[in-house]
Amino acid sequence: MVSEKSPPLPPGLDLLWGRRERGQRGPRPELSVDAIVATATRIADAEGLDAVSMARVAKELGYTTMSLYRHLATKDELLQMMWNASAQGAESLVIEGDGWRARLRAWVIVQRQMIDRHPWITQMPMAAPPLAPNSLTFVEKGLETLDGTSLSDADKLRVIGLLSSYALSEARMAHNAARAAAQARTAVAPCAGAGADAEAGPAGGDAPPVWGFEALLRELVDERTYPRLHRIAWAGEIGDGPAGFEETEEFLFGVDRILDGIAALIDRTSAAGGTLGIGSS
Amino acid sequence: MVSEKSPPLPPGLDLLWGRRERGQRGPRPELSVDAIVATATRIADAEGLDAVSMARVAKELGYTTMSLYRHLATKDELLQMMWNASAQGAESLVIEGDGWRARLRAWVIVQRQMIDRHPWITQMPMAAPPLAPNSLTFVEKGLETLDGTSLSDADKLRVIGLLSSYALSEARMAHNAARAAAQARTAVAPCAGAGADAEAGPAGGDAPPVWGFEALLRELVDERTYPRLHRIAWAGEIGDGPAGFEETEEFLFGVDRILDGIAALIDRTSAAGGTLGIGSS
DNA sequence: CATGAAAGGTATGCGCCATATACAGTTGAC
DNA sequence: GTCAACTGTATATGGCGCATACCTTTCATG
Repeated sequence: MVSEKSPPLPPGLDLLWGRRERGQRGPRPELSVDAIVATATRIADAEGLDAVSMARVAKELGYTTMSLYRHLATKDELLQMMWNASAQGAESLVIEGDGWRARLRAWVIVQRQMIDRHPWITQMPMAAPPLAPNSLTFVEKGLETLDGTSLSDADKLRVIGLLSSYALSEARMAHNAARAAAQARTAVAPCAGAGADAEAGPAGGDAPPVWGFEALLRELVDERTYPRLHRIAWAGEIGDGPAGFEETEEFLFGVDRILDGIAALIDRTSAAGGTLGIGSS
Repeated sequence: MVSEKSPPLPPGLDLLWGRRERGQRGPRPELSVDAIVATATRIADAEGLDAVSMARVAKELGYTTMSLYRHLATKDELLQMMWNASAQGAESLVIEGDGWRARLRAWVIVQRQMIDRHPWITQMPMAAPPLAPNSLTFVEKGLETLDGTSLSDADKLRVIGLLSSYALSEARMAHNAARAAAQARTAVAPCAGAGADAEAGPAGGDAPPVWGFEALLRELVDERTYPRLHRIAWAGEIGDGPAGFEETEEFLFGVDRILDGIAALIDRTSAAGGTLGIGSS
């Protein structure tokens, strides 16, 4: 009644939400957005996001570079579609647990696992909040874990956003460290096997010793200007960077701290009548 | 005594820490790393990090592109130097307050303000934890705010990292939104003032209505699949995206939640003897 | 004091990138 | 049947980071 037609959506969102109108004339398309996105995702999984170029994706598909532009307006649209596709299956996700805390904790752990399955997500430009269907489905699931709490809707959304950005930045740090370690390892032996040169060992004397976080701190930080960091560096309490096993403990540490904070907020709002909003100090 | 000479540092760190040895032969350098970094920073402040290219920086300085490579090994080194320079002045920072909570809160707010002064920081690749001198100075100041608490050194470091990554991701979201809004505004009127065309108003009928977050949610989210988001979208409780004034409130909301969580941790560790580490559920 | 190595700045070029444009073949609506 | 719309292709443009090969200036060393 009021208006059947909406103003044009921001670029990319129409595609993301299946609102891009495609004519029916012309040859049947051989390529499809889904195929392009799948190929790009495969490349990114194997070699990182930097390996995803329009030319590379097209070549893997057996088409020319420009053919992709019949289905995607820009590379950014491809990235948005990849990001959305990485969250596929969110709608069938079931999160159970006793109480909001267990559910919310499970939810953020699932989120972290989804990122870890596609580490290139942490390399995404991310020029906007993720308004993709699957991303919003995941947000909806997060809100669901807070059903029955005394939080206002706005606070629920803030809580979800807080945990999401934490999961993303922790995953980014972890995968950066993993990539740096892998790179340092292969820098000495680039790719043995295909070369004609049968020389096995590294060339000469000292191999670069693959600096760890703690070792670097000890090397760089002097006691006078960084007394606390110096003490930490030489105490040996922290492992050599968040790599592998202990990383999940670091992650859960932060999660539980944040959950504690949310619990405090819930206690406060349920003690009072409604939303208190910002309670400082 | 043991060994005066250390193995070579990872690329970039030697420069960052003033350990790059420069010979004395050859002409007096006209360029300097500081000048290059300053120019690059000026460009990034004005036009964003994407505008910073080696060619562009060199041109602004009145030199050729390749001249920069006499002072920096790669563009990544330039970015690392910019990042470090953006935290200059951290050593003279004094954070006062009654109790760890007030001090830590002030510290994270200062961090946020430093990021806001150079929004391009949020566009940085960040392939490694920031092991730059000024960054570590800032971390040291953060640790200082926790002096006297019962936290272990490792937990203090975790707390600082948690707040840092929160400040960074909130700033990233805010500046992404600001950039998107600015872009949508100038998309209609690219740059009035210098053009010969005195036509003031936009060309024809409907200008793109600059979608806000809430408006987009209302457009995209249907009640059946996103019941909670739908309710939130139509309740009008959330403003149209984190833009401007209310954004700092959003930021402080998260800060106070995290501080609540840290307070709970401190209460627990001071009640018990020492570090409890990971307390789950 | 001569000389040669080291260093600063320049000129040119390579390979890769995203993408604009022009074109040829295919299809459906009229 | 014809024309407009549509798909994939070929070619080209401007930008990027950076390797390489210069020439010139400077200083340590003979």
